[in-house]
Amino acid sequence: MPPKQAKTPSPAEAAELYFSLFLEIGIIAQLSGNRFQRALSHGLTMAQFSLLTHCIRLGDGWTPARLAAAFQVTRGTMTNTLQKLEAKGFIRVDPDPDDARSKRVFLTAPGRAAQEEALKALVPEIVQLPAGFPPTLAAEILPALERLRIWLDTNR
Amino acid sequence: MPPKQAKTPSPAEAAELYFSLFLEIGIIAQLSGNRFQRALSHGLTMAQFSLLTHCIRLGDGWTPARLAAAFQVTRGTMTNTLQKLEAKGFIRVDPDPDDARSKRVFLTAPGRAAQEEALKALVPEIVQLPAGFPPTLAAEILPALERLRIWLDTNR
DNA sequence: ACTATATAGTTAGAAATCAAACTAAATGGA
DNA sequence: TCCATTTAGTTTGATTTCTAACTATATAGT
Repeated sequence: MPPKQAKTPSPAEAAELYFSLFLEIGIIAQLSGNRFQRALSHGLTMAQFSLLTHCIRLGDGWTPARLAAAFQVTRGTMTNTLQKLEAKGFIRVDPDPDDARSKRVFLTAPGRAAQEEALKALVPEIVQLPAGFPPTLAAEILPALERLRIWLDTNR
Repeated sequence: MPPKQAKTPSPAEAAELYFSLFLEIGIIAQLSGNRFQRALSHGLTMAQFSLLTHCIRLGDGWTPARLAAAFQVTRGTMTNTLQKLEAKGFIRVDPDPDDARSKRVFLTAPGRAAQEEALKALVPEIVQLPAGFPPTLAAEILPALERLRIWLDTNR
């Protein structure tokens, strides 16, 4: 790949650029969401699976409000997601001993198992990816996307 | 910026990488969608605005099926979007003279005007961006995102 | 201590989207 | 020509998400 010529675009060019960027990102989100959704087991949605994964990777005991902030959804949406997961028996929601307004979310053993199984079900989807989109490329653009996400998050 | 060390990651690392990538992309899509949605005028949704923009930039006369494919939504969703835009008087949907099953979508003058106004309403959102996320960075990652989108689209 | 404000979570109602079933028209093979 | 298959668009019902209003609890200023 030839080195990028980092010439500063005009404001109009920049606007075009940002629109294209968000359009691509929107479509990728849609396509990847659908794709993974179809592969997931236990009737898990991506939102539900992501929540379980979050709790496994970063530990559980989070409050619904912090989870909502982490995934950038409203608290109402998080209420719904948690109720679905609780109904499936994959999480337990306890009252917070230190704050009567608040709750704490914990994984159950079936919840951990379900996440593992769902993850396995996603492997066939993931292993196809490197053919069309090498992991090195993913690694290259990930920092920029993080930066964009953080900026959008903090300047809301 | 230091040059990237493009060491090939292990399969497990690659999976992590892809998950992070799609999670970031999902959150950015959510955040940017909400942000632009709020700014849009005429009660336009992002889907509706994107469709008008598509027709302005690439010309109109598209069939609903091709539009659905372009935006990666189901034909049912496109039916809904087109009905909303037609109700607002921003598009006209004519029968296709060559294929009685098909239709053709055309912008109206109010539709063009609405898109222009909506675009203007988005400018204040856009001009904030370069402070946190320079356009050169957007330009750098855009080709990779296009590549990913195209791959996801064709290998569905 | 009291009151105003902020925060946690839920709920109700609206909107967008999807999958699947359906109708109508075109296409292609026997 | 005729029938099977494909394609275009719509509709239906379910699901997810949002906004906004609401209750309950905590916090901070006077």
